[in-house]
Amino acid sequence: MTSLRADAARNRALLLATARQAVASGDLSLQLNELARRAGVGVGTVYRHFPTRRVLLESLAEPAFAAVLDGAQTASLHDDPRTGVEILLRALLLQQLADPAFAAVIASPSTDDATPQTTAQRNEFNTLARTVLARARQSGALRPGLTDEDLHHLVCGTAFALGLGPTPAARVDAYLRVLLDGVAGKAE
Amino acid sequence: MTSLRADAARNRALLLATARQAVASGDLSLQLNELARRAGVGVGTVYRHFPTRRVLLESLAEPAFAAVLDGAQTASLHDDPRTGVEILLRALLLQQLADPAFAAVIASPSTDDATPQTTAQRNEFNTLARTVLARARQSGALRPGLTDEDLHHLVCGTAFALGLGPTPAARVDAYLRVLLDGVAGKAE
DNA sequence: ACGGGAAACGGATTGTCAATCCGGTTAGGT
DNA sequence: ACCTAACCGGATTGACAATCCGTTTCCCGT
Repeated sequence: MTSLRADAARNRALLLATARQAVASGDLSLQLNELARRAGVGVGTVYRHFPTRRVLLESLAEPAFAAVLDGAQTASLHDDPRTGVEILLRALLLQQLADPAFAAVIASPSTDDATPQTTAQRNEFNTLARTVLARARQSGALRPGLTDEDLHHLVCGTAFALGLGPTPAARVDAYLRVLLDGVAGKAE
Repeated sequence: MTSLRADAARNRALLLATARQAVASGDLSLQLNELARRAGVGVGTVYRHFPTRRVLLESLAEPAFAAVLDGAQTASLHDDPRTGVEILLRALLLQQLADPAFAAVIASPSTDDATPQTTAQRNEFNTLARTVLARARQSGALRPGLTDEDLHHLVCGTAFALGLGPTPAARVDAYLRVLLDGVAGKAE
């Protein structure tokens, strides 16, 4: 483990903080020039730490991803399979609303220029999700014919749908209900 | 009604055809330079006909929008309200898959730089949809608490979800079923 | 048929942002 | 204090959007 030099670590943290603030204040564009300017740092520094826009996104998304992993863990430990699914999907939905970077990361397939961190998180998530969903299927709480990937896509789609409205947070529960009932299948 | 000059009409059609072909062959970027080059036309010509990327998108989407209007008409004439909803949502979903430009147009709110054509189509669509959905609500075929806008967003979300998979067309029915059951509410 | 003027054309140009590259600077071990 | 590897900054190149204006084309009236 080769650790970062002090100034490098400082700049990296500064850039992440600056980017997060920009995103939080509604600037979704993540222009790299602008980010460097705001952070009071050269463009080169931005590209050294985040060679790809994707790497920046994944770095930003890391905490949100961790939160989802927490949720998935909770979901996998819950007694009722159906409730497990609900916890899992709700966590995914909430974090996507809270963090656009996470939404972007989770909606796109893993690529080879992905951060090791993110790859690890993705793997762990997939494992947990597989468990939760398998249990739900076994207990008949999940419509047959829907793969794990289908579920994944459908949650991302629901997050997208929420984003189309003026106040996403206000409709989370309603849309989540639609999704849950939809994936549960007709027979109640 | 001031009609277009002959060469202008020709170029406009040529540009639309070229753009459609590019999109159909997988190039979703719609770079305006590139479009001009492919059509063998100056950049100025592109901007004269389509002052805004949005105008180009709407022009491309027009036929797909018309197809959806057809579907909505059919839906509004159908006896069973539930079937009406299904026809309406299926039409929306299929056209969004068939035409990314339409998907972009229908997912975004109407703006002031919109084409009159598109504005008209949007209005007509809203009217038809309102009818179909009102009937469905009245007959209890639609979960209460979901507005027309919610439905709109959810279809767009479902189209988005389909787009995440490798072969969207193959999963249309499955995802549509999830959506329909979800918006129908639990009581069958 | 032809001449004039409005309409449309083309591409040079400007501006913005992504992405690279390298001469200068700094950290941190010896 | 010194040395070197790591890091920094910003000039630079390249791609694309968008505008602007001198030139060409159409079309209508004669």
